[in-house]
Amino acid sequence: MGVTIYDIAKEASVGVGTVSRVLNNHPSVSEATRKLVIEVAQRLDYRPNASAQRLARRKSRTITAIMPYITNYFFVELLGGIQDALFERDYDLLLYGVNHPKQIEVYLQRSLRAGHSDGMLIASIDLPPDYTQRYLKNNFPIILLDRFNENFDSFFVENVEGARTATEYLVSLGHTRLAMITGMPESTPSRERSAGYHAALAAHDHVENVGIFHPVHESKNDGFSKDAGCEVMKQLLALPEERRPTAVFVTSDIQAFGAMHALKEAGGSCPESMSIVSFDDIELAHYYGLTTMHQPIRKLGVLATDRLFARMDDSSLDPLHRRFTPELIIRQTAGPPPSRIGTV
Amino acid sequence: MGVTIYDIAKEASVGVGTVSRVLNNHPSVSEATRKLVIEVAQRLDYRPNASAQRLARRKSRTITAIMPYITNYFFVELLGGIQDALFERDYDLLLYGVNHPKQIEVYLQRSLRAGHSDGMLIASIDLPPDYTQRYLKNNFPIILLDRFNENFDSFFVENVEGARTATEYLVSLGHTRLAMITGMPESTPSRERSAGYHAALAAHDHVENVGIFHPVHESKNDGFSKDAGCEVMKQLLALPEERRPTAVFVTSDIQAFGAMHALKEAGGSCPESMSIVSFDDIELAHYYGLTTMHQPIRKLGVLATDRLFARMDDSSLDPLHRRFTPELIIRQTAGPPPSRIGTV
DNA sequence: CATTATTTTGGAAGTGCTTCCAACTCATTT
DNA sequence: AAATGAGTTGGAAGCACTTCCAAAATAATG
Repeated sequence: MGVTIYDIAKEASVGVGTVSRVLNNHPSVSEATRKLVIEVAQRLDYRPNASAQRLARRKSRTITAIMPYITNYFFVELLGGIQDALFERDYDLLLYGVNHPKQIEVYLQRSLRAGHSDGMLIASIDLPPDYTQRYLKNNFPIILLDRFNENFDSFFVENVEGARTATEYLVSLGHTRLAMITGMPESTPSRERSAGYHAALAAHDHVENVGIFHPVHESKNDGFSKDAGCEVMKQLLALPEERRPTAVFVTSDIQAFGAMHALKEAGGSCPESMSIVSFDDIELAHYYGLTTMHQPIRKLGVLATDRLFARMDDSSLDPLHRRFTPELIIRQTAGPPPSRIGTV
Repeated sequence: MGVTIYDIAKEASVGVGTVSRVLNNHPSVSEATRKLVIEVAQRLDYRPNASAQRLARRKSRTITAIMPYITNYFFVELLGGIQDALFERDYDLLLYGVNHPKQIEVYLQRSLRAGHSDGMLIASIDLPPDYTQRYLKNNFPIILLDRFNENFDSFFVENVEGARTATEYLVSLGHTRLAMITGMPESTPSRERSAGYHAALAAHDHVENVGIFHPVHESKNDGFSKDAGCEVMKQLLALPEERRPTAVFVTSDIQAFGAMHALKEAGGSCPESMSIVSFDDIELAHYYGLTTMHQPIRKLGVLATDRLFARMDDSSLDPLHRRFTPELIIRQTAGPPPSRIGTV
């Protein structure tokens, strides 16, 4: 088929070992033979066979990333960070983008083939327990992003802390009747962020918690969608005015957009009739003037990839758990509560 | 190191050929031995070595996609389409995301290694001529997306036609003084879309072309950015009112956002003081109520990938050039021209 | 039961590289 | 001139699979 190192060896009248050494910049080759071999390789338009190299080297120079298509922004930002870190190291990226939850299992299965890739980044996915065991047993280098697992290196944003900050901010603006909008309550972001919400409220007796509201209908993407946010806001707006919260903490930007839409449709406005703070700081948030918690996603991608390489070098490293604190970005969707008759 | 088929063969007291046949579902194995081998393989926790399979099969079951991070939307949508098409075929995706133009050369070089992948999708990149030659010579299966090249299968959106449609629409609304905003004039989208703009104007003598405006400052992403759009709109707004166009066709949505921003800052509004139609229909366009040309990106990804498989099956296929016609999505940024005194 | 056809099987020969080891070359030292 | 050592070199032995071919086992036929 193609040109092999044997063809080069024959043509240049040297051994295959020498050819291989030249091609891999091994020092112990004389300058004369090096030149010769390179010349012949170019003349024959030699292209190394990647599969054979991988097999012989027992390395693939490839890493796998598996991540769901959450929001475009999150996905691209993370991928960009990973790719930056890979490019300089001359590694390739095998991407498993998850469109549907059932794909996860298939992808994890595939990743288990030996020689497939040298390491793996798993983002925004709760690792099934049986795979936890298998990866541990094989001592396969994996890094978790946006999730915590005590057995593996985990790079994640402090959801609890961030949610607390967001809620505290609303309280600091003077709101005394709050609610929260989440996605499906079992999902990891919903759980962790509502914990932060509760923690913040626990510190302020005078603030009333109207409740944590979530979509009742089955909804794609664990309820993190514009439609779901819209639906839940309607639940809130259906409350009698005196019970209705003056501010809500929304679990994700995308839901916040839906919530704002519902609010506007009902004749309300933001922040005049209701303040909103959400979480993620996706690209759109800027355009919408959404006050939200910013996550350093790209940085997370870069650092996690750096760590993966460290682990591939030395698999005996203890699991590292690195938390990133999200940052409150103040824009226009949160303000003081509407002044009511009888208040101040 | 790991468990190999030799280990299985020994343990099950069969030959390696038999083990291989079982693992590959080859029909000529008795039911009894099949069961036995499968049982042993599971017991030993056998995991096939992908590199060895690739080498022996001379196939990698992997395809490469190389594409720039244009807009998040375009990137993710295309990738999603490709991945859908790959998943069902059990193929893996090697992703080369281009953050910087200099990476293109490196990636193309890497892709040339034999056994690296079985085929390649190249999106939104003008293939350098020397690589055209090399790919042709190797008869390596490649498909171009969002670009035309007569030597290769090309799947692209009809830029000229789309731009003409957009311009025609502005004319049909009654505008008689138009301008166009492009990115860097040498870029492919700028060139093709301005050709469509010209074509439309050529058919309407009564419509005046104020000109084609582009960013003067060096700008990232070939001038397809919010800032560039903003800058160019300012050029237009600096024109005396009687020379200023009442409508502009903008080459991309992202620039249109910038243009709208500039317009608003100058005290104008859209479409009252100026109508805007752009091109792409990215996610944001919907939120902004932007009238724009929609491109079926996901579909383009799926069909191009399907074609790639057809070509990997039969490399003698003639180049196929498939054009997709973008569709005008009418929203709120284009309306009739402001009625002026003395008009009508 | 012998003969033929069919199914199943073992294992050698690839696949194209890396790497190790022994051998060889040639300059330097004694 | 012999001995030592550093620098080069060739090629066998992996790496872990697939696939082909001939042989063996089994089934079908007269």
